[in-house]
Amino acid sequence: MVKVSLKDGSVREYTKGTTLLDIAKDISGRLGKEALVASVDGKLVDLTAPLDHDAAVEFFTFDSEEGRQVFRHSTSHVLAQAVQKLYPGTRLAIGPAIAGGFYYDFDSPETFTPEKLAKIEAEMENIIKADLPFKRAAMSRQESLDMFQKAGEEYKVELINDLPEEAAISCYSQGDFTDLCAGPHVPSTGRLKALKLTHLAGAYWRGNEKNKMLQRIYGTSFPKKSMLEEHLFRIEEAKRRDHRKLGAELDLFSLQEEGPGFPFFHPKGMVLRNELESFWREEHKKAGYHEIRTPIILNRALWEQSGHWDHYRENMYFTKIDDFDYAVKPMNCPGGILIYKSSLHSYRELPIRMAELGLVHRHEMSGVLHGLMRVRNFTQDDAHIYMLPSQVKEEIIGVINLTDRIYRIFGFKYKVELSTKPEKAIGSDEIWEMATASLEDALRTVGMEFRVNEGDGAFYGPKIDFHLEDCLGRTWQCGTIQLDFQMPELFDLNYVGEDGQKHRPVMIHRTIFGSIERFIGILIEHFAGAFPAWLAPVQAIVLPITGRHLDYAREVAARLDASGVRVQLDDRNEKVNYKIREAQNQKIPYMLVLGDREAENGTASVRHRSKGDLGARPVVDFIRDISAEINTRQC
RNA sequence: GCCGCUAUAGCUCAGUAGGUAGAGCGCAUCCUUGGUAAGGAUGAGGUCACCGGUUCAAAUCCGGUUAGCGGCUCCA
Repeated sequence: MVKVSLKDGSVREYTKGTTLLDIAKDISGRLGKEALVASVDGKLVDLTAPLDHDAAVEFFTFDSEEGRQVFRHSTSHVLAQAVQKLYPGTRLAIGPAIAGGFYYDFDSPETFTPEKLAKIEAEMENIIKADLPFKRAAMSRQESLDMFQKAGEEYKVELINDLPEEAAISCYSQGDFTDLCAGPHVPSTGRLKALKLTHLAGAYWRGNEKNKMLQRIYGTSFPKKSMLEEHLFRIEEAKRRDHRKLGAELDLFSLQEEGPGFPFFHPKGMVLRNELESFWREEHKKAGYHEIRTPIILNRALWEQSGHWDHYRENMYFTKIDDFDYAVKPMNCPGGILIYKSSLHSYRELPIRMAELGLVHRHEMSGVLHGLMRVRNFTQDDAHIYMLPSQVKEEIIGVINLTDRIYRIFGFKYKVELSTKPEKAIGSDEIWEMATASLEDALRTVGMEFRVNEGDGAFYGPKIDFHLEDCLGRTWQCGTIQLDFQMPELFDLNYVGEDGQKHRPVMIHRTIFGSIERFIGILIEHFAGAFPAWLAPVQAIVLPITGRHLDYAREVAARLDASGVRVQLDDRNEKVNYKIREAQNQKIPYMLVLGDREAENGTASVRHRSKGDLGARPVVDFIRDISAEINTRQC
């Protein structure tokens, strides 16, 4: 007999050699059905494995990360089997589970197309219906090499050769298909109820662009059809909210062939942008920042001094002026530093907080451009804080609080990460420790939860990153706070201390929106284009029912306009229904329907884009309420 | 940059045995004066992304360029 201790603390006894699957079934019929994989003393193993010693056992269903990973990984094997059956001669690379699904990379004479995906999917369904068991076979290095060499699976051979000497090598088979794999897998293909191949992409063997480009097929799978449908619905919803589509529909911005990656902001997009910027200015002024603006083009010597000429060159744009080399700025800091250096500073002045909405240009590879999310020029809501070492903690707390205040207005939840010293870093361990400790100390002081990202800091200093979570649960890295030890040295920054001597100030580099352009993209998707009134390009639209009501409509529109409300008048010769439909599609927060009754009483019938008809109200009341909504920046 | 796919009217898209272009929406004009998500009629609008080739003839076939889309890599 073997003793099995379970997660809940209970201990059960089984005959030696009982499989984990049988144990799961014994615990409960439901667990027997839902368990996908188990861990024995913390190590993940197949459910089909027999248990031959006393152990701590845990079962994982699709509800756990472990269960999902195994489930998707098994699905990727089924994908590989289907592809090799339909397209003989296809060689296999790798096929892991990823967040939300799985993929498999193939090297095939066949070019896969979306139509072929449907065929492959059908073949996968057959394999699942056949309910083939996944069988594990441990083998020696030589055995496995012989086998894959014979099968012409060069990628697998390469993988085996790269495995460490002591590695245990195993293969998994289902039906007549065998793949090199450490496992574990679900017991049989029948577990993989609902699947969908979602898209195709090229991918380099081992992610290295010097290697051969393979064809990657992405897919996802779930134990229930309904779960798959919900997942696909979320993807559809994300597509429906795509900022590129909404940006065009709402006439906010465009991208033109004449300037790939250089977005054009239309009048409505500019309203949104200006609102964001004035909110930003307001908050920064309150937080004691001074706004500056530095030039877009600066000479070569500056970029040599800052290190960009050596380290960031491939991302920069260059030009010549009167035979001298200049660069278009990819970052704002060197310019900002010149302002700091333009005068002598006393310790009494510190901290100095200088903020800049700085337009930077970075050369991105053509293939990565994506709407407003990845562009070649964007506006950083940058700021640099120069301070005494003793002020670091307090300043960081100030930035954290400011960031929190700004994100909160949009209703964003966010997560914080602290990134520590990377392998390649400059500066002594001592300075790093002190700096990292002050970031951590600041986070703890404000009671902020955070995750530590070991070794992910910038080479010049540790950093705190803010990851926004939008309404679809996607995260976006926006804000960042970085301690920078390099620039003050490179630029020989000083302040005069109490002792009358020169000292080196400490510098923080930080953003909150990150990139205004990208933040706008995130907002578009987060709100699905239905911006809160304070951000909406048009806040209210006046809809006269007939031509007879035009005069009254003009008067109402003028009153709103005079009160600072962004109002539009739809004076076209159309029916109200038609006008409402269009206003609704433009996601205008308030519609004011005006007819005989309203003209007579000095009222407006208010319709809200999501709350519907709110009934007739005196125009003054409406102006008062919408103004309050706008001024308090309600979401 | 690389791999794959795509490019027809402002937008969404039709247009296969190569024979000089079509719909709906939008726009303009007219009719209709209509109370909470599409009233009707008429009309304008395209050197079919660009360059080159094959052909008597190219939106359609071939090559190249550019841009977009999905990824790889990187990052705000």
